[in-house]
Amino acid sequence: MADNKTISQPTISDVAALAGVSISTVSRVINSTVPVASDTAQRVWQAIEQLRYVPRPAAQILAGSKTNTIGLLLPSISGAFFTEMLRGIEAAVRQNGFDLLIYVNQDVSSASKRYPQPLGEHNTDGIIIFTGSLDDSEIARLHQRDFPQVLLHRSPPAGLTIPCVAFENKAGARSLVDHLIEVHGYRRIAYLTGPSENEDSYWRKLGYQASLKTHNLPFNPALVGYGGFNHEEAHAFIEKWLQEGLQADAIFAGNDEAASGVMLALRNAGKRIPEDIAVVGFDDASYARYLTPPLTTIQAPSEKAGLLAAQQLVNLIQTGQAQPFILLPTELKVRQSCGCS
Amino acid sequence: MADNKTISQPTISDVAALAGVSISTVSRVINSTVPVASDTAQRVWQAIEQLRYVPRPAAQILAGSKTNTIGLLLPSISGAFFTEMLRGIEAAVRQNGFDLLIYVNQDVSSASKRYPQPLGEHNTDGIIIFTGSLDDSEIARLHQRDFPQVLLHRSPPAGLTIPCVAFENKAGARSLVDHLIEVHGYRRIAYLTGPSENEDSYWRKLGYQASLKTHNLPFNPALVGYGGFNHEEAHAFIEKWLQEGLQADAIFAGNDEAASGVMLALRNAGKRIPEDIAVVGFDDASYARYLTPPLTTIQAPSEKAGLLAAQQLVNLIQTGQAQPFILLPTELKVRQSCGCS
DNA sequence: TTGAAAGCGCTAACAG
DNA sequence: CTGTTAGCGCTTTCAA
Repeated sequence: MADNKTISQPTISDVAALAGVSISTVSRVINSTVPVASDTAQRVWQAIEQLRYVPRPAAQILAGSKTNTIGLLLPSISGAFFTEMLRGIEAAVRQNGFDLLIYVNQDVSSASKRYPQPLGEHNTDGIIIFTGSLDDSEIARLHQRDFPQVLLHRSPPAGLTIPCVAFENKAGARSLVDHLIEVHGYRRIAYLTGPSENEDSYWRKLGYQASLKTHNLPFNPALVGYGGFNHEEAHAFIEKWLQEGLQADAIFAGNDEAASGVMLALRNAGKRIPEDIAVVGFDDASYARYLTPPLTTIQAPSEKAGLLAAQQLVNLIQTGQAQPFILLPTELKVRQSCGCS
Repeated sequence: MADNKTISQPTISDVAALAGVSISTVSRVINSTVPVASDTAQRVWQAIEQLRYVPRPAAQILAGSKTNTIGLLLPSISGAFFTEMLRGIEAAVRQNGFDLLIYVNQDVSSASKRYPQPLGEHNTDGIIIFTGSLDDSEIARLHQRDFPQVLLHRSPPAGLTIPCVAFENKAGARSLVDHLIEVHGYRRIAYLTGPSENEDSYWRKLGYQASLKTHNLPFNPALVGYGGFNHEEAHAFIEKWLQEGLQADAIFAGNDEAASGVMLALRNAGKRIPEDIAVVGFDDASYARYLTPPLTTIQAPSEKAGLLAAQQLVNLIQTGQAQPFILLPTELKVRQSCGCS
């Protein structure tokens, strides 16, 4: 009779039957929502373990209305910082008892028109939106519906207050360029931007300009190039720049990946680093210290950024409150590619 | 009356009402399980879009019994290959219409006793198990219950047939060491292992030994050290080895991360690479070509491994069939750290 | 402190 | 081709 039950997983009724209580009681001891007599609870736990009973999330969600899941929206799975960031997010999400659902929005511009949205009220309690993975209109729509969201490495659409976490890009870039100018006396310092929609790149450039200004150095647009925040594009750009006769004392590559491409292009062209030209990056990727010469860069706490973003989202979900803005401090890592020894 | 409905998301009933059909009809046009008159379908789609209706996964899962979710079990979020691998997995999972749930099993040995298991029949249709994230007994238990699983970079517990995908570690390592011996004439070649439970390390060592044997070179246990498959441990080990007076023509570091640590330790000790001693790695991490000298290594297709593992799992879930074993070819990447120019 | 019962939103027979 | 209806497994009033 109950034979076909054998195949499927035990349900709350099986536990209730075995423990000799009602299913509501089982539910209560599992969720500890309401006090239950300790000996009753005992029996229930025993039944649960004996049956190896595991509540079905789907049923809990349907009956409850919370999904206990946090969504992470990404433009792609790539970058030297990615592993660290995800580690931070996963840890915080898990620690708070949530599950993590990841979605890669291949084509952002068309994505906002897409329907249905892959991550939303139907399958998550809130989402972390990494820069470049969702456009302003969708973010605004979610905000309007009061759907919990936290922005990672981007600021909210104009006029909206949405919690976001980012690095102190400007201050970091500034201290880096300060070092180049003050310690090494470089005057012609080039900057390589990342993708135009990348806010990190924007703020780093501002820091670069601020440092120049502080030291009464002119801002020369001809010294601003495109490195794309990756090896290949940075490499290609520097090759071209060199052919065009670039004259510079130092190159601030925008990030470490670009820096490695820059260094290779420079070396291929017979330039010595840092004697002929210095190179610095941003991020402090794991391999930065293994480049030759070891890369002077700005250490950016990616894991912590991920951790805090997730934590903020949990706060937002559970209390409706979160810090509107978290700016994580960065630190100058002086190695040898700047000219230090 | 229906005002409080306004707050919550539309349900299938709302769509049915607006389109003037029953909920089953709506379900049918959504899932296209049964033919529906095209004009009826038309009206339903219109209602769906007008309401911006999105089916609740929880309800679908509960009623249907498939979760449409694939689980990924990891020992940690780290490693140079991780980003690529995840990219492959995510792509395949998504392409097949599944969601991806990630769980990091912090402490494997105690994890199998943990209860409930974080990923299982209750929340996924099948799981990808990365080496080191679940022990044999749990794998055997899942297998016994016919729960779909695919192993990544590890083989099944003895006697069980469970689909797995891995690199041709042995052949790759062998061709690498062949190159060292045949092209460069090295005779004293050291090998650095990874964690003892890491199968990649095991097979690479076998390839190393096979090459030695083929060339009538003795296998010298004193030339086998521990590099842990990471920068730090490899660096520390080489420092110690050097102090102990290690004599070697070349070091096969086990993987690229370890290789970077080895190179740094060697350089700090005043050794020239490859003149005094050659260094080779395995994986072809993104930064391998940016090391100095550029690292000769074995290219391992991590993204493809992830992709195929996910694909196999989907096959297993949908058809009950999958290839029992997939070994991905690797390729020798000759750069300069081996002595080539 | 406990049980009974009404849904949560959807799928899948079963009738028509 | 379409509507009715019975659950899926759980949470949560409402009574007792």
